[in-house]
Amino acid sequence: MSVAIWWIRRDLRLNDNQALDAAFKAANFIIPIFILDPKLIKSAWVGEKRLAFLYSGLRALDKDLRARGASLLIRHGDPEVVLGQLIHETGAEKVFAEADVSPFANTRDQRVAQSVPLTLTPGLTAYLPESLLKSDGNPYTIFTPFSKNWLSHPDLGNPTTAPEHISMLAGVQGEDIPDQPRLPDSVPFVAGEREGLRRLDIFTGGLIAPVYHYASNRDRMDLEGTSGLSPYLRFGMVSMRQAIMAARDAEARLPINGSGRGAEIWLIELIWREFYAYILKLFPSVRSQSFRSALRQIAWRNDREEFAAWAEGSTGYPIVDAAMRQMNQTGWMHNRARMIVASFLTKDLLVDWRWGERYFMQHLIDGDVASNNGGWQWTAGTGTDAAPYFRVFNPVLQGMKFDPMGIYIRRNVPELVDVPNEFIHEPWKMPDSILKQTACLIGKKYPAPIVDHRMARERALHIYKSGER
DNA sequence: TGAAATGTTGGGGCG
DNA sequence: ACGCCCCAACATTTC
Repeated sequence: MSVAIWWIRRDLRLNDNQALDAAFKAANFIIPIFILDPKLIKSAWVGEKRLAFLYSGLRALDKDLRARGASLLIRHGDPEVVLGQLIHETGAEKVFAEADVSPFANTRDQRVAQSVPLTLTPGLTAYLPESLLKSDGNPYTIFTPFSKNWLSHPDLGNPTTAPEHISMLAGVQGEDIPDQPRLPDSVPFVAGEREGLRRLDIFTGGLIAPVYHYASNRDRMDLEGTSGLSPYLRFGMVSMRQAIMAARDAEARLPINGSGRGAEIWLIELIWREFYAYILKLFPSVRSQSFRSALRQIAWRNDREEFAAWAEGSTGYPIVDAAMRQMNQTGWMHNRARMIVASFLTKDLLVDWRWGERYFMQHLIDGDVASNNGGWQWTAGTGTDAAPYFRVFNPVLQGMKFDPMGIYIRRNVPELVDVPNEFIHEPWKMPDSILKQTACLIGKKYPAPIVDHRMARERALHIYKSGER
């Protein structure tokens, strides 16, 4: 009899799971365990919605395991202690887990590996970061050459399927999956591998899949033009390899005209995800400071009241407020909206990107250290391959371009439902005669802009320029 | 995956 | 018919 532990962290799936597959091959009996590490679940970076999504995902995984003759073991504590104890109890010979990229996870895993026979497998990204280097042996720091190498990389391998039956060692005592916090009804995501794969299939399957409109729709905040898969990729309910294969299959299905482009562009977005995981693994310092050392001296204003207005969605710029309220209510924000609010915080308000990074982590269900950090540093202009600092989003123009009818705004900012299209992106310009009809007094019911964008842009350019060295 | 400022061009109105 | 001006549309440069 041999026993192996499958240590689940952010790979809540049975299909295409290389850690599970390795454990399955290595032993007759498997113990699937999720460890509730107080350091993680009580971290200031973890919000209730993401935690609730995780717990809900654990329940789904337990159900899927039970359908295959096993169940999910839950224990509280320091992973090193918990795993040591479990090995002592069961005589398990090996522990298998999917390798992570965050500094927290890497430090933890190195520590655990000193006292526990831990084997880490690929899976969080399609390719292990260490396997993609420039010809001189150094890591890439620019996306385009990285993506070219990534695309030409061999051996993606085929996604594997879940073992039909998983033999679990009997008699091991665990705890209940916490039932608090629970996902509020305002959250439009159902946790679990089944739902993740269903969404992947709806987005990419068949000949009229939404992915074929991705090129034209992905930036439209008023449409559902994106995959909505980020929470599932975050917790490994869908594997990157499955997503990549689906993108390539979709591209191959319509090779001729323009609509095949959508799948190609979606694949590029997936590669951005790979890129930022790669950057975090190979440049862990980006977690605490700007990647570009020349931009570490910016004189951030860090005004607490303005930050609070940004956070609660009362800046007076409808597209910014709609986006922040969408995240506060649903735990998700459209990617175009993320860029707009990040630009507004770092450029218009001159608040340190780390403040925004932390707030996003506290509120996003898909909050992922690597992608979130990469996105914030990109917008702030401080990151790898970042937008140049003088690239400042105009919240009015962005709204006009990507929410032309103001549908996204009215959905999330109910005060503005009666504002006519002509003024929906700049309601402060409404003449008195229209103000009366809309029952929306600017400065009372809906705030006046907390900052003048034209002035703020000039100010940001000046401060970034003088902070550059 | 920006936007503003500045430059260029060409068609049409007009004396 | 001609030259001049205006300005929209587009292109390029700049931050």
